[in-house]
Amino acid sequence: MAPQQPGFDQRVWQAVAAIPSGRLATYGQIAELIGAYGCARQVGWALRRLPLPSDVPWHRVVNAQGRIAMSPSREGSDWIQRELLLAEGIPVDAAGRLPLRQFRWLPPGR
DNA sequence: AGAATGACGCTGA
DNA sequence: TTCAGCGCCATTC
Repeated sequence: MAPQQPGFDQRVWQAVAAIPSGRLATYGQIAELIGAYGCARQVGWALRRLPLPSDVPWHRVVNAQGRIAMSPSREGSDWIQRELLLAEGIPVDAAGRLPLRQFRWLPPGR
């Protein structure tokens, strides 16, 4: 896995790292933040390739539906995300839903 | 090179 | 509000 382009994954991680504790952001938000509007899916890949444990608060990134993106490919890391969010004071429903409208992080410049 | 996949987003029913 | 379909683009086979 050559480093190909400096940037995309790293940019995503950097943007995610900018999310303050106790706040939430959507994939589309991160994509737009790094200048890749419409590439919300690629943000997902960047986080999927993210080695754990990591310094990146990837658990603060959820989908626009206000739910944790659960997938069989994650081997349960999605549930870890729920635990981490609960630890930050964000109430997460058993179905993975959370009050995104209330904890939505407003990126700088917007 | 072409087709299938996916940690998404939006609109419509 | 919940479910289904279509569009988006990079990665993978």
